[in-house]
Formats: sequence, C-alpha cells, structure tokens
Amino acid sequence: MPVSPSKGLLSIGEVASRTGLAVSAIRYYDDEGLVSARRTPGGRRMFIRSDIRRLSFILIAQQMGFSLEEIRNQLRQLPLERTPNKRDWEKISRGFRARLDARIGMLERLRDRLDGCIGCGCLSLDACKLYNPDDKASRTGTGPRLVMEKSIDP
Amino acid sequence: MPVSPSKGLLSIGEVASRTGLAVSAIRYYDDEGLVSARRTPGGRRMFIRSDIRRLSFILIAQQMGFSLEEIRNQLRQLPLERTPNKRDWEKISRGFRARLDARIGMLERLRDRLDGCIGCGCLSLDACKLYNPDDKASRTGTGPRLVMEKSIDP
DNA sequence: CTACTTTCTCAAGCTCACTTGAGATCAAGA
DNA sequence: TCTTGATCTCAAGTGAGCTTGAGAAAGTAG
Repeated sequence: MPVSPSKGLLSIGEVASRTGLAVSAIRYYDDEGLVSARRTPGGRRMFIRSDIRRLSFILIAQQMGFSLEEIRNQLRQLPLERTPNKRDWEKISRGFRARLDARIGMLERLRDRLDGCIGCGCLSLDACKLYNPDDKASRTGTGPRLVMEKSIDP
Repeated sequence: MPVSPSKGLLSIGEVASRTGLAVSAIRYYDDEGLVSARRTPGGRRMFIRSDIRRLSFILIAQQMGFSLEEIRNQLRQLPLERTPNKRDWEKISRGFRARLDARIGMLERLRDRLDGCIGCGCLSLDACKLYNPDDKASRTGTGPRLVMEKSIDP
C-alpha cells in the first residue's frame, strides 16, 4: 500500500481511487489543462488536495451536460498555484447555478409543451410548438449540427 | 421545384427541409432503423407524413440528452406500417414525460446542493454530498465510464 | 541489490452521431 | 432526347472524450 509522499501531495493512483476517475482520464484532463499536476523530480504527477475538488467539479459539470471546453472556461476562474479558497469556489458555483437554472428552465418548458401534446394527443408540428425549443445551441452529446428551424405542418 | 409523388409521400429532400435535418442525417436514421422509408421502384427513399413527427421526436429527445439507442427503444412502441394514432403517441409522450421529470428532479437536487455549497462556501466532498448524485448511469455526451463512487474527504 | 508495482510517454484505437466525397443512377423539365 | 438536379451507395473522415498497449523508467518493500 503506497504512502503519500511529502507535503500531503497525492499520486495519480490515489486521486483516481478518491474521485472514481480512471487514471487515464486524469492524465487526459492534465494534458487538456483542466487540472495541472506538479511533477516529482522523476517526472510523476503529484496533485494537491484541492485537485480532487476540481476533478469532482468536472465530473458533476459533465453530468449536467457541459463540455470539457465549457468546464475549462469555468475553471479558469480558479487560481492554479494556490489552493482555491471559499470565495473562489463561490464565484464558480454562482455561474454554475445560473447555467443550471437555464437548463432546468428549458426542460420545464419542454415538459409543459409535452403536457399540451398529451392533452391533445397530437405531438404535431403546428399545434404543439415543441418544435421551436429555445437553446438551439445546447450541446448534449454530439447531436445534429442543425437543429429545428421553423417547419411547416406535416 | 419538385412535386411530391403519388399518395402524398415525401422525398428525403422535402423531409430535410421540413425538419431542418441534414439529408445525410435522415439517411443515417433510416440505416439505423429510427425511421423506415419506403422505396420507389428506382430505389429512392419516400417518407410518409408521420415520419416528420417521428424525426422531430428524435430531435427533441436528443436535446434532452437521450442517445439514439434509447430513442430507438422508445420509438419501437410506434407502429411502423400504419400511421401512428393519438393513443400511440400518447403512450410515448407519457414515458417520455416520466424521464423528463426524472432529469429535472436530478438537476434540481443538484441545484439545491449547490446552493448549500454557496452558503457554506465549501464545495467539498465531505460536507456537500454533491458527490453522490443519483442517476449514475446517465449518459450525457460520452463522459467518463466510471462515475463518482463514494469518496473520502480531500 | 532485487523484485515488484506504479507511473510515464506516445501512438493508436474506440464509440457515437454524423458528414464528406466519389462515382453512379433516377426523374423531371425544356 | 438531352440536360440538370436530386438521390443513391459505399467508404472514409470528423470531433469529443476517453481507453488500450508497448516499452521504459521511477519508486518501494524485503
């Protein structure tokens, strides 16, 4: 059983088992600049404790449908060198919260429209307006490039 | 300007312009069994009007983060040969609505937890419980295979 | 020091959801 | 009939987000 080296730094394996991420994924995030590991003289990645928080944030944001690119932008607000403090995380959480609200709102509007469809039994293009959703640029998976313009009744 | 051939069937180009989908995407969905076009004697795809509804459904479901696989399963409940009726669509809409509710609920719980985090300024693993989200198997984008098991404080 | 585990880099591979391109064929208007 | 545009098939390419494999070096336990 490996012991944490000096200064409370964590090896990639430890970070992996604490976050549930695969070692390869963490390396990938490091390469992509989502975290930035220090290195031992021998070249091994060493993480500070708050990197676990960072990685967990990535995981959560991903579940919410954000791309790594978007997450990277959010995380840019955090300091890389010093351990992020309360204020730092608060800032991110707030921006995050706004986007969360937007996503929830979109789904709720979708649901309301769907309810209308169940009522009328139609799900047709002209009556339901399900077909002019907001948030055209939302990326959820790869998806089709061009999404739902106005369309005429079928 | 091409005129719809006999019986009110639609060419792939017409379907494309009415749904906003690319022709290549529609062909792909046909290959994947998400719609099933008839063919002219010459081999061209011809769609019935309700295929537009089907394709629009695919679009919407995708925006909600469902994979084509999941959408295919939902659509299996619809008859392929006859035009789906009110009841058919109602059934799907209901199942759909349930999943929508689940997704909204998950995001709301996430938001509430995040609010707690803003309050305490922590976003830390032990205090926030953001790290044991429901819906572990949710697929939103490709994402990491293994998501958030229990983890110990950072 | 030896044995063994962990980590390293780099290149290649994989899945999903399509798009692009080549070359051929179909169908409609002049 | 000729031409033009829409469509066809099939193979290959794309981008996101990783995973896998090979071969080497770092670190640790005995």
